[in-house]
Amino acid sequence: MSLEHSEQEIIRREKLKAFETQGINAYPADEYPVNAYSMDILKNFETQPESYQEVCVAGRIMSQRIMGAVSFYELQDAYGRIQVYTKRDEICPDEDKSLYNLVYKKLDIGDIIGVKGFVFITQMGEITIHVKEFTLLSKSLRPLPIVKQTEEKTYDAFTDPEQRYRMRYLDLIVNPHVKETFIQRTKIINEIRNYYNEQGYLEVETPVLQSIPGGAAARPFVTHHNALDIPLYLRIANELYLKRLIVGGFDGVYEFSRNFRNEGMDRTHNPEFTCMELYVAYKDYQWMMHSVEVLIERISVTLHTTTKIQVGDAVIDFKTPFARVSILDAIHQHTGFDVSAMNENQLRDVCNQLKIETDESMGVGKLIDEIFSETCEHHYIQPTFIMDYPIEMSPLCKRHRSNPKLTERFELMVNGKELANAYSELNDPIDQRNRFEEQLRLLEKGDDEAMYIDQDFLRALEYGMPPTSGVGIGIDRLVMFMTNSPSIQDVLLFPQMKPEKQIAVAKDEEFEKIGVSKAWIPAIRQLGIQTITDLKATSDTKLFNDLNGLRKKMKLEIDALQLDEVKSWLKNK
RNA sequence: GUUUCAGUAGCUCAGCUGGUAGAGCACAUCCCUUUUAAGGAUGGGGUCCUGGGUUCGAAUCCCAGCUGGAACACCA
Repeated sequence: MSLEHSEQEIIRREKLKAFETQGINAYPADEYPVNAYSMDILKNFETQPESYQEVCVAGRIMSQRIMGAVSFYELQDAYGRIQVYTKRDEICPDEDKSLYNLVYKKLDIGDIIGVKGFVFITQMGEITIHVKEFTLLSKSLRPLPIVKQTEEKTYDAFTDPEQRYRMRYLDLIVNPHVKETFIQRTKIINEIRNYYNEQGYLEVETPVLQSIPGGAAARPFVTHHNALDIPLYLRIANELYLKRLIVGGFDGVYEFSRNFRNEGMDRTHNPEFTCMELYVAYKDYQWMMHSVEVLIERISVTLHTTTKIQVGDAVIDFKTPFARVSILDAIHQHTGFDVSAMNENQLRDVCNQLKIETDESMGVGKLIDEIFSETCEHHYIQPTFIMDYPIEMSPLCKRHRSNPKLTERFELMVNGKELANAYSELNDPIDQRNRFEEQLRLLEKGDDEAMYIDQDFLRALEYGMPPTSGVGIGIDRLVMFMTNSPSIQDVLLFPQMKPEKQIAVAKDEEFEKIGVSKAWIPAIRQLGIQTITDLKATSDTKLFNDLNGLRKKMKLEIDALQLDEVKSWLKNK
């Protein structure tokens, strides 16, 4: 009897033992000479059957239909599923039918096998591998969630989000669309890489561990470097490092940056996420807008062969050019207020009229941002560049060429969400120092998102950075749009989850080892004490009282415990 | 963090006006030589998330906790 295994698991372990006694290694080391894949066979068999007379395919058994001396299994390999047909008397030509009866028929859903044979079409019209020989490649000890489907319907889909995310391997096995999403994710990243490489930009790697978490406004994760005895931060952005490289003379650099932000989690936020950042010398944000829209359109066409894609209830058209609207125009358009010339008090008044909550720490920039996100953001379903943000909101962005209160910045909004953020980068070191100092003042005012000052970055700017435009594209969100995934967890292979609680249970022998008599073990478990550690953490008198109390209550036929006995259990480590 | 919903067999779920835990798939044994969400027969399988409370009696009602989802908040 086993506490930790279900009936089905026990049966599978017994099968494993039975295979061993029959001389079958359930986990062989040998290379298996796969020479064909399910999708390839299904696609090409009818036009070139001669190529599939000796195939060797490996995969996981996903369904079994055993009909006496004949059986049909479905094998799933990396590209799909294919049916295999096995006839007892072919794999067991002699009197001894045990290879079929005691091995092949005993295989389970989830086992990984290899088959050699030829491809044919059944009476039902299904392309199938006729098995001449099979090899067990890996025995599965846990039952797989069984998902069955016809063309139009799926039965008993494995849907519990917690289990899907915690056990992504299972999700990938039984939910084929999940695999497709992650294939598309990689295609998107490859497409971006191709696009930039074609233009001669250099993919680089910059520090993830930073001593000053700069380049964005967010709370960082802190860690500690023992040898240097300093705190280090997981990067919240890589922007300042890429700009240093532009100072260093690269013309264009980009990085797919895994960023870490110690903030809330929800449908669109994960503590670690991927942002692609690109910096190109001698360009401005107008150029960058064009570059971004061309890229996004290209990704859509590569993935879907069209610029129009379904995202939730909306159809989004990524056909260039995308709409462009300044943030102040957007606010004017959606609220009727012209906030372009307003000071802090006037903006607060507008917020009150619009029933937007404000607090003391908010400056002009933040107030405008607040008005925009409350009243405008959700209107931009189709891709739209929102441009020319107020200067207070953008401490790393160059002042607007025609209005010193604004910056040359744009955000790309899609489906009411920000997808990209770009600047004509601030390269005036004196202005940059002032802006950082302004951030410092905000910090003192209580704005905990204000940026830290990176002195080395300022020094780099003082050596001179060419006019540069930079962009950050949220890769996870882009993938969400492109794959119509409603949650960021659907586009991250292993989204962050609270760790599972391990319910440790000590074996009876472990209790006996420290001197607990067998009769008392069930009573101890009854008290909710399942490990030696738990037991040792309980005071001797409490244990003594509880156990004797239990003895009385449950009328246990054991001699009453002596306190000394309890003490002896807890004595040594 | 707040609100709200959910947690029952390996999976999907029913049971929730308190009274002996159920179905389908999966699993086991048997029948079946081209089947297909195969079929037929029989059978096994449960810490009803955990801990308290109310009650003669709790999967069911109440409280607390754990985990997850959704919305909001925070945050790009």
